[in-house]
Amino acid sequence: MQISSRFTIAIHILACIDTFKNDYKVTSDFLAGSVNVNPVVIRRLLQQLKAAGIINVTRGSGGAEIAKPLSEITMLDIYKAVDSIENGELFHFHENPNKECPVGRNMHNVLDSKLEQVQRAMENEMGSITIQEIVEETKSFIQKEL
Amino acid sequence: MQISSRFTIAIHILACIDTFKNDYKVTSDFLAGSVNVNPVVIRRLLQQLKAAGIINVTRGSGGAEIAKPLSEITMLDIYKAVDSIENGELFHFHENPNKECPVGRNMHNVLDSKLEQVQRAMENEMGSITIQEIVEETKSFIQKEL
DNA sequence: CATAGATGTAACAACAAGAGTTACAACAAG
DNA sequence: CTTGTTGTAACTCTTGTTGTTACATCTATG
Repeated sequence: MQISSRFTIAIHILACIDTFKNDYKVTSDFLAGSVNVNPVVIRRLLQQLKAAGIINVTRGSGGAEIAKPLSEITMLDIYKAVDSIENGELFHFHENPNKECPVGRNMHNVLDSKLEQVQRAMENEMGSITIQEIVEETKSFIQKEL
Repeated sequence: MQISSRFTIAIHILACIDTFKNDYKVTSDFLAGSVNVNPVVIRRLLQQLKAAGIINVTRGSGGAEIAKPLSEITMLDIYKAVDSIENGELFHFHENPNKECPVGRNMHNVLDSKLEQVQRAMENEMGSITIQEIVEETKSFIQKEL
């Protein structure tokens, strides 16, 4: 199955917060408008991003802001913040291979390290892409429209 | 969400077919015994692996065999064969960002290439791991047990 | 200090994919 | 023709995602 859209929505959210920070109060309703989903979906994500120390959300008066330099936030940080996959394991292992079978009882031993290696390759790549890049590219695309 | 267990089961299946090819007729029931799932789950996977040219399955009399050298089968081949993710896209993009919003209407432009880059990193890593390695390592683990 | 406009969160419904199971037709080989 | 398989349809069960309503809580401000 695919990685939850929470991940791409979260990136979208951050791009919006930064882009509109000077011109609008960036509320969950505002963000919901840009992403085109229910505000509650946004609020849930804001909570996860906040818990990860990526943003601050002001209760009561409203609005979200980014908590640290964009260059210090990577796609990996967001990916982890929003629980894109269950308990950090990208691959779903079939639970109970037969312990009576020599192959069955050794599958985990053999595969765990390989799967981890693959997952790490993906996460490393994510770690190399910052939100700053994404925001800058977004701005350049917006420029081109004019 | 996680990548379907079809993937790890398929690897398990190949390891079994190779390991037991001289001593047993490797039927879907036999495999189901080692993996510990319903034989139909196995047969469905065998069909997908067969369609990808990785194995041959003999109808009627029964049994599966691997169709090409183990060193020419990578984790990536299996991953693709069993449709581990929907239509080849690892990331689920939220469908309808607001076209009225400059950020919303450019999100795809910006993210598509980044997400592809991440996915490719993962797939490249998968492509570098062969079933031969996996089978050899399995055998070495079985040796160690004695 | 009451209120307007937010957030925080619970609860639940709708939906989709994964995975398990039963059942049975098609087939191959003795 | 019988036996043991494969191939596949049809269904259920379960789980995670996503959408939605509802409401308590909070904060700035008039």
